[in-house]
Amino acid sequence: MIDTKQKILDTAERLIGDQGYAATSLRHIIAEAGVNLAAVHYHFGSKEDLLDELILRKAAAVNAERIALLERYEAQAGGRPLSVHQILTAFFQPMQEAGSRNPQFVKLMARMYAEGLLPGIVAKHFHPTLARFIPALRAALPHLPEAELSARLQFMFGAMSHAVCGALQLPGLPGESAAPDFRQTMRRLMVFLIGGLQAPLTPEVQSK
Amino acid sequence: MIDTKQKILDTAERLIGDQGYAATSLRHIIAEAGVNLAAVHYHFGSKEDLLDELILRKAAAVNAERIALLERYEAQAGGRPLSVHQILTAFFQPMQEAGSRNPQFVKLMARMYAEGLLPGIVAKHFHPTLARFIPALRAALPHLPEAELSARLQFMFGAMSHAVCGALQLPGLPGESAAPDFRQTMRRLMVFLIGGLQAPLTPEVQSK
DNA sequence: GTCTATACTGAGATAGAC
DNA sequence: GTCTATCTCAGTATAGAC
Repeated sequence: MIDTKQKILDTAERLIGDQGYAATSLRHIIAEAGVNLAAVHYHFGSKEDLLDELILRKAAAVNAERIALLERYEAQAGGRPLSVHQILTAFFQPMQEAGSRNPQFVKLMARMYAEGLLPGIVAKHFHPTLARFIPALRAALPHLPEAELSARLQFMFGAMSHAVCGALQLPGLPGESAAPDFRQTMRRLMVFLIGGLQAPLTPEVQSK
Repeated sequence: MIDTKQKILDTAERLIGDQGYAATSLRHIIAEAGVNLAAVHYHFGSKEDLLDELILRKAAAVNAERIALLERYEAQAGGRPLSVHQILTAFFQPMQEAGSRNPQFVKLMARMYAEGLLPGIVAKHFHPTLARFIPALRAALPHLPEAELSARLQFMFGAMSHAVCGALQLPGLPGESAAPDFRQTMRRLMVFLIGGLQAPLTPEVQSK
């Protein structure tokens, strides 16, 4: 039955979202889905490939929206470089909306981040999207040498994935228990990133 | 022999640094170290506890240096709040020096990050240090509400761990192949973080 | 107190019957 | 397409030698 594949995907999404990838055994998934162990390998090949399809069916829509939004901004700008704010908005807003509509998506991504699987996933599913955004950022930050831009993008992705996905419990500070408002976090992240990406090439002490 | 414990630690550090924690089986470690499997559990209890001791013997010195440097700055300042630049220097410099002296340390941390094990390790070994740094940052950024400070620290740790540890290959940009100079990356990270931490509460478009 | 030998449980993967 | 049976390898636990 075609049902089998779908049942595996749905069950895997739920269980991995709840417990993580490593902690969720195929045997647990197939027991809940009511299918046979070998069916997983027949339909997906391996546990890793199952995860891959899981991510793919969630990420494809978000990435399409990102590109669409970026291109809308670019059309509006008519050849002039976009602002960093616009570029980040095009990148974050679709994810934010997907997260609001379907919390399972963010939950799954958070798990992937927590288990260090995001780098590989990013490489597989987000590379085309990134390839579209990087030139836009380069144009928005023309004074930055390539190596500097590259480094700042690395910092940005670090801050981003950590913000979206992993929450470190900090001593003496209100943790996630207080207000884990996703939209608010995204707003704060954008402010932080704009400050960091637009920072002058040498450190500057706050004056205001 | 007391050698046994040491041999396990040294071999584990090398192998885990090279291949990662999950990919390095205890059986592989004990084969290279020439000891018995059960000796690992006798000396450490479990694979996870072995990792814990590995991190501890590396991180303790770095954290002590961080605190010492921070307190030296504070003594110099004589009650006045430190600058963000000073605080970040106190935090990064010891790590940077440790990384230059002993690349294995950074390598191991990178592996921990890549496998999503850093959050737990941070909680165990870095919490006391963080508890010392956070009030300093609060004093340096008094205009930030607590929730905002908390969020920015999360972003900072994300950018930091990603910069130190994980390197994402970005399309159309010089990757790590070009110039993976650790010191340079740290310098760039500090500039980025100072910009982000000191960002005004509402986004501001670059003017210069 | 240290270490060895061995067994136990659960994981992902695979071959082959139906 | 699906399922049974089996394989290999992981981390862990224990009994007992020295």
